[in-house]
Amino acid sequence: MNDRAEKKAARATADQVARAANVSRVAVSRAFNPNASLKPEKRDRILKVARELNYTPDMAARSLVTGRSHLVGMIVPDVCSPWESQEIDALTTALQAEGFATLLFKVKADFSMDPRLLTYMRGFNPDSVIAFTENILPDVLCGFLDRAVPIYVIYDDVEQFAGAASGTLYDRLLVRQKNGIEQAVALLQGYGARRIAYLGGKAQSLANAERERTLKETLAERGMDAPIVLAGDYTYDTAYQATLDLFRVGDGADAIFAANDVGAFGAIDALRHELGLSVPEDVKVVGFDDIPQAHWKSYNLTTVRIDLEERVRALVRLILMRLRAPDAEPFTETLNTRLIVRGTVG
Amino acid sequence: MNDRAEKKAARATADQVARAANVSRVAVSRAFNPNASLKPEKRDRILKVARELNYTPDMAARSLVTGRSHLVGMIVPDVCSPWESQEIDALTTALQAEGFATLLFKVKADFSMDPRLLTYMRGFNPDSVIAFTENILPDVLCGFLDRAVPIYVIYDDVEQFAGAASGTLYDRLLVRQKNGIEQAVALLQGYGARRIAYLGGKAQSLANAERERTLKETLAERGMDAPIVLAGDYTYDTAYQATLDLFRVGDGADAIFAANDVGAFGAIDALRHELGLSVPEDVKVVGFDDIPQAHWKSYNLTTVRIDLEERVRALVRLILMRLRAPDAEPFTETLNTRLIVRGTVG
DNA sequence: GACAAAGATGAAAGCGTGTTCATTCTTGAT
DNA sequence: ATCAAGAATGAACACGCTTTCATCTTTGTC
Repeated sequence: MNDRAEKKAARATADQVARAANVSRVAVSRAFNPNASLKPEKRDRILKVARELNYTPDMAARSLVTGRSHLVGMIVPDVCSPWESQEIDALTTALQAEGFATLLFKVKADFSMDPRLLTYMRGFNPDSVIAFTENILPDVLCGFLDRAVPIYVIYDDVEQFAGAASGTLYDRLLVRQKNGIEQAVALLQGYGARRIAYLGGKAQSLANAERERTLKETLAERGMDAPIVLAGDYTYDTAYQATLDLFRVGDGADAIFAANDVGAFGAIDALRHELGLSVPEDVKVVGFDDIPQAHWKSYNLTTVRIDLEERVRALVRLILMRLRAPDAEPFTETLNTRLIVRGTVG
Repeated sequence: MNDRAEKKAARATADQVARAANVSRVAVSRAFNPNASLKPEKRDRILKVARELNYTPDMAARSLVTGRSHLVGMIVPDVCSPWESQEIDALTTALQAEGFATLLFKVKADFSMDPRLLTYMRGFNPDSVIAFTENILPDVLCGFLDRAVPIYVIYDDVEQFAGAASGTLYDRLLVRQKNGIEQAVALLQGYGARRIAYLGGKAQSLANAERERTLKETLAERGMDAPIVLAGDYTYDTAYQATLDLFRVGDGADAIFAANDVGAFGAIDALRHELGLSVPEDVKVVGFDDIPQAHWKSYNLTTVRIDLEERVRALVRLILMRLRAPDAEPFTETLNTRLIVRGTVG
C-alpha cells in the first residue's frame, strides 16, 4: 500500500483536474470525449489544466464502464520469425494510429494452445484478437472468448478454413495464392525445370497445406509431373537438412519451391555451400512471403509476395468496421499474390 | 449498448459465480487470490463453478483497485529488426510466465519520441516499462510516467548513460562490451589485420557510441592504428553502400567491425558480390549481437555476443524485484560479452 | 471442558471513469 | 418581450473487482 500511495500521489485524477479548473468532474470526462457536448472554451481550459497536472484518463476505469479496452490481442508463436515480426510491426503501427494498443501473447513454438493463456488473455478484455497460429480453429478461440470478441486468424487458405469453422460466422481476410504460384510455375517451366520439389512448412499449417495444394493443381494444369514433397517446419535448419537429404538420399530436383523465404534460404545455402551446386544454374529456388531479407545479395530470392501494407490496411479496416458495427453481417476481403522476380530462377 | 449487453451476457462476473456456487462474492475473489484465506474445499468448489461458467477475473477492474495492471509496456522502434524481435520474444515469454502481458508501442524509426504516445501509454498504467530506444534519456520517460513506474532502458553503455540521467535513481542493466571486443581484436591481430574499419550504427545510439569507444580504446592498448570510422544506421542497405564507398572512394581495409550483425551482412555482401573480394581471405568481418541469422551458411559470421537468455533473466528479475519492493535501493546488474568465432575472420 | 489464538467469513466501502436524467442556461424566432 | 427548442450542466449511479474490519467459527493447549 506504500506504492499505492505513491502512485496516487503521482497520477492526477479527473477529480483533481476538476477542482483545479473549477468545474465538475463530469466536465473533465466530457473534455476528453470529443463528441460530448461541452462549451469549446470550457473544454480548452480543462485540457490546459489537465496538461499542467499531467493528467491522462485511466484506461482501466474507462474500460470498466465503456466495455472497450482499446487493446488488440495478438497471439504469436515466434516473434523472431521475419514474417511475423514484419506483420506485428505493421499492425501495431496501424492500430496505434487508430488509438489501439497491441497486447502480445506468446504461444509455444509447436503451436499447441495453452488454454490457460486464452483464459488469461480474456481477462484483459481485448476489443479484438488477431491470431498468427494458423492451425488454431477459430471455434476454439471463440469458445474461450465467448464469441463477443471479434477474432481474426492470419492464414492463407480459403475453403479449407471456412469448412473447419462451419457454423461460426466471422470476418475473413483471404489470400489467393493462385496468381503468384502460377507466375512462378510459368517462369520455372520457361527455364526448363521439370523435377520440382516442394519444401513444406509446418504440417499443421493451413497456409502450408494451401500452398502445396495450389502448387500441385497448377503443375497438373500445365501437364507437369507432381512435385516431390519434403517435410519441413518453416525453419532454416530443417530446410537445410531436407535439401541435403533430397540430393544425397533422393534423386535431387531441378527446382525447389519453399513454403517460406527462410526455408528457401536454408535450401540455397545447402545447395551452394554443402552440395556444391549453383543457384540458379543447377537448381532454381522460389520462396514465399518476400520478407526484407529476400533482397539481400547473398540470396536475392525470387519469391511469391502478399503485399504487407495492403494486407494490414485491410485487416485494420475489418477490425474497425466490426467494432463500430458488432452486429453487422460478416465481411470478407480477398487479397492477391504476385511473383517478385529476382535472381534465383533464371 | 447493444454490444455492451452482448458482452454482459457473454462474460460471467464474480457475482454470477457467487450465486451459482452459493457463496459470497468476496469468497470468489479470494478463490482467485492464492494467498487469501479460504477453506480449500470451498475454493475448489468455487473454481469448479467458475470454470463451468467460463469465468475470468476482469483485469481492468482488478487493476483499478489493486493499482497493478500486470502490463509491461515495451517501447520499440522497429519490431522487424532481428535483434529487437529476439529481445521482445524472450522478454514476453519470461514475463508471461510471471503473469505479465506485453503491451507494445511503436515509436518512429528516427527514434523521435512522440509525447502523445507516452501520455497514451501511461493511460494503460503499465507496472513497468522497457524502452528499446537507446537515445531516450530516462528522465524524459520518468517525467511522463510520474516516476511511479519503474523504467528499464535497453542499451549497452555504462558511464555515459548514467551521466545523462544524473539525479534520477533507477535500476540498471549494464553490458560490458570490453571482453568481446578484446577477444575479437586479438583474433584479428593474430591474423595480421592492420587497417580496421568501424561500420557504425545509428549516430544517436548509445550502444553504438560505446562500441566505437571501446574498440578505439582496445586498438590503442594493443598499439594498433585508430579505426576508420564509417557512418551507418544499423541497416543492411546503408552498410552495403558504406562498404562500397570505403573500397571505391576510400582506401579499403583489412577488417570491418560492424556495429551489429545486420550491418555485417551488408558489408559481407558488398565485398563478395560487388567488390569481388573474398571474406575472410581478403577482408575479415566481425559483427555484434549474434542474431539467429549469424549462423546461416551464407554469412557464418564471427560476432560479439551478449547472452540473450542471461540478459532476459536479469531484466525480468530486476522488474519483479522492483515491483515487490518499490522503495528499495536501485539495483544494478552487469553482463559480459564474448566472441563467437565462426568463419568470417580466419 | 474452558479459553485464547488463529482462521474463515460477509457487509460495506472504494478504485477512476462514462453515462443517464432531470435541471438550468442559452439561443433565435415570433 | 415571450416562448419553445436545443445545448450545457452536475448529481447520482454503474462498471467488476479487492480490501478492510468486525464478526463468527474452528483449532490447539493446559
